[in-house]
Amino acid sequence: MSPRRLGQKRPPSQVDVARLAGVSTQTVSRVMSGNQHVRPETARRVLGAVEELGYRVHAAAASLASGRTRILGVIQVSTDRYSSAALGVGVEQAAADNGYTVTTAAVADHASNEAFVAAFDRLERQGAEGIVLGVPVELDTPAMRQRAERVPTTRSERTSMDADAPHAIDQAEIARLAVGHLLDLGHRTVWHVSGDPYWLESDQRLRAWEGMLIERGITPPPVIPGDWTPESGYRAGRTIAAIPDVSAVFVSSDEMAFGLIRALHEAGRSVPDDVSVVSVDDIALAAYASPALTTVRQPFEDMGRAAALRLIERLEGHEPKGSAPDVHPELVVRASTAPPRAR
Amino acid sequence: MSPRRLGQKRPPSQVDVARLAGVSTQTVSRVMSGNQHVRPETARRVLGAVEELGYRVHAAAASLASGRTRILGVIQVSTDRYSSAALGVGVEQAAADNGYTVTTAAVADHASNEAFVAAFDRLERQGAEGIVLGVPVELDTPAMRQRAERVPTTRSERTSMDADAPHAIDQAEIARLAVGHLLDLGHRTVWHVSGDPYWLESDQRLRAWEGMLIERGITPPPVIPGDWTPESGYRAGRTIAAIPDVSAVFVSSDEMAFGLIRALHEAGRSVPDDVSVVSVDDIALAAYASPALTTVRQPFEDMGRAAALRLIERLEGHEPKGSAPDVHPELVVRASTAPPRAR
DNA sequence: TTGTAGGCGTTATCAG
DNA sequence: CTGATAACGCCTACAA
Repeated sequence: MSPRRLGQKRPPSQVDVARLAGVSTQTVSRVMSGNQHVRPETARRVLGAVEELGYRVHAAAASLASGRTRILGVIQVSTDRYSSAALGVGVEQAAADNGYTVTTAAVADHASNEAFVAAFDRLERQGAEGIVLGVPVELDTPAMRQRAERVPTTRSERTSMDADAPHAIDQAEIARLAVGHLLDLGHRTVWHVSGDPYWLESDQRLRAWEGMLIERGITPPPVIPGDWTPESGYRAGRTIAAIPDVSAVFVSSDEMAFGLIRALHEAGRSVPDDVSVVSVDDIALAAYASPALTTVRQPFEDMGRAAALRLIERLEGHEPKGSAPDVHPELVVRASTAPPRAR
Repeated sequence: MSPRRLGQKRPPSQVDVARLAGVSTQTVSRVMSGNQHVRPETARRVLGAVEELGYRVHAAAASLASGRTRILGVIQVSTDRYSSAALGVGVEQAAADNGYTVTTAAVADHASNEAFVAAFDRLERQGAEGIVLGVPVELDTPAMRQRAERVPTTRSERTSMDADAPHAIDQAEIARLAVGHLLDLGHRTVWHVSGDPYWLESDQRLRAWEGMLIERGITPPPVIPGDWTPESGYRAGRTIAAIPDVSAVFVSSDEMAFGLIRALHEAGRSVPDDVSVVSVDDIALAAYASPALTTVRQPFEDMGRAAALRLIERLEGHEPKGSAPDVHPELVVRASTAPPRAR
C-alpha cells in the first residue's frame, strides 16, 4: 500500500502529501514548520501522509521561498591541528543545537588573502547566513570588509577587525600566564620559541612575552622561530642547547615542546632540572610527555561554540539555545617546570 | 512573498544583470555557467554587469531549477582525533577540486544508530547528492540501507556494507604489519591493547592479531582493552607491567602508546630493551615520543580524498579531477621495537 | 548565438 | 483554522 509510485523517481513533494492527506499544500507547510495553528486531527493526518510517502522538505525550495537557509559557513585553514578540529566540533554543536547546518570551506595553509575571499564567496553563494572565520590571519582588506558587512561574520580569534571579542581567547593572557609562572618560580629571564609567523597568535604571544619581560626590567633574549611542528621545536631545542644559561623557555605549542624537550635531552640538559618549559594548548598527550608538560590550556571546543553562538544570536536577534561558555586560558602545572637550579 | 527587511535591498538577481547588460536572463545564465556558446563580446558585457552589481548566483534557486546542488555530505563522529580531522581535510580537497561543497554532520561519540540516521536525514534535506560516512560503526540497519539506496554513500572504512572498498584501509593489513614486525624480530608472542570497542577498526585489528598468532601456532594472550586515549594506554601499561615476560605489545593507537610507555617506564621496564611496542597511525608526535614510536602509518588525508573521489565519480558518471591515491598502511620502524632481550 | 516560455517545491499574503 | 494564489531566482527546452 505504500509501494513506490511506479516509474516515478522524483521524490515526493508537498503536493503529493497534500493530496494524500486531503489538505492544501499550505497546511502541509504549516505542519512541517511546527504545528502552528493546525487542528491536531489535521496535523496527524498530514504527518501520516508524510510518513507513508517518506516526504522531506526540499531545503532549496524552502529557502528560495523563505529567504532563509539556516546555513552557517566555517572558513578554516585546512589543518589537521587539534586546535582547528576541536574548534570545528564546537561550531557544529552550537549550530545543531539551534537548527543550523554547517558547511565548511577549507583554505590551504599559508594561503593568500585572495584564497580566503574566494572561500567566503563560495560559502556566500551556498547561502551561508553567517560565517565563522577560524582563520589565523588578519584579513583586514577592503574585499573582506565589504563581505563581512554583507554577511554577518565572527572570528574565533582576536584581531584588529573584531577587537573586543569576548568570545575569543586573549593571546596576551596566555603569554602572561606562561611567562609569569616561570618568573614566579625564580627564573631570571624566559626564552621564547614562537609559532608560525603566518598565524596572528604567534605574534600576539610574542609581543606579550616581550612586553612582560621589559615591564620587569628584563631585556628579552632573541626569539627562536618555530612553525608549530614538533620538528621546528626540535630545531629550536638544538639552538637553545647550544646556549649556556638558558633556564626557562616559553614555547608556543605543546607539539613544539615535544621536539624541544627531545633536543634538550639529547644534549644532556634535563627538563625541568636544567631547563623549565611551558607550552600552550594542553593537547591530550601533554600529560604524557616526559616530563609531563606544564602548559596553558586553550578551550578550543568552547571557543568554537562561543563563536557560533555569538553569530547565531546576531542572526536571530535573540539569545540562542546553549549558553556561551567562558573562554579563558588556564595554566596547567605539571612536571616540565621547576625553580631554577641553585648554583 | 519573501520577507525582506526594508532597510536591506534585495541582492541583485539575474534579471538585474540581464537588464544592465542588455541581454536576456538566459544569456546571463549561460555566461555564469562557463561561457558556452556566447559571443566573447556579449560575455564581456555580462561579466561587466556582474561585477558592477556584485551579482552572485543564488544557489538555492539554481538547484531548485536544475535539480543539482553539488553538495557533499560528511557524517563524522564528533571527534577531535587526528584521524577524523585529517580525513575531513581530504574530503574537502577532493570536493573543492571538483566544484563541490561540503556540509558536515557531527554525531556524538558512542552515539546510537538513530543518531546516524538523523544525521543522514539532515544532510539529505540539505540536498546532499552524496554522503561520505566517516563513521566507526557498522550501520547495517534497514533504515540506513534504505537511505544509502536513495543517496549514493561511501564509507571511509571497510565494513560488511561496503565490503570491497578499494579506497578504504584494510585494518587486518595494519595488524599483520605490526604483529609480523614483532614476530620477525624474534618475539615469542605479541600482546594486544585494543581500541575503543565501539569502533569497527578495533575489532578488525583484534581479530587479525589473533588470527595471525594462531596461524603461527601461538595461543593469543588475553586482550587488554583500551579506548584510544592516552589514559587508557596508561592503564593498559600498568596491567602489562604487572605481568612478567611480556616482551612485545601491539597497541591500536599512537596516543595509547604514549600512555603505555609512560606506565612501563614508571614500572622500571625499558622500551624497547624489555618491551617492544608497535602502535598505529603515525601522528606527528610519534617521532617525538621517548623512544620514537615504531608505528603503522595510516594515510588519513588520502583516505578522505579517495572516499570523496569515489563518490564524485559515482555521481558524475565519469572520472573526477584528481587521481585517487593508493591507500595502504605502512610500517614505520623507529626506536620502540627491538629483538627480545637475550636471556 | 540569443531569446521566450514554463516550471522547479516551497512559503507569504490575504481571503474565507 | 484552512485554502488559493503569487512570488522566490534560476535553468531546461525549444524557438528564432
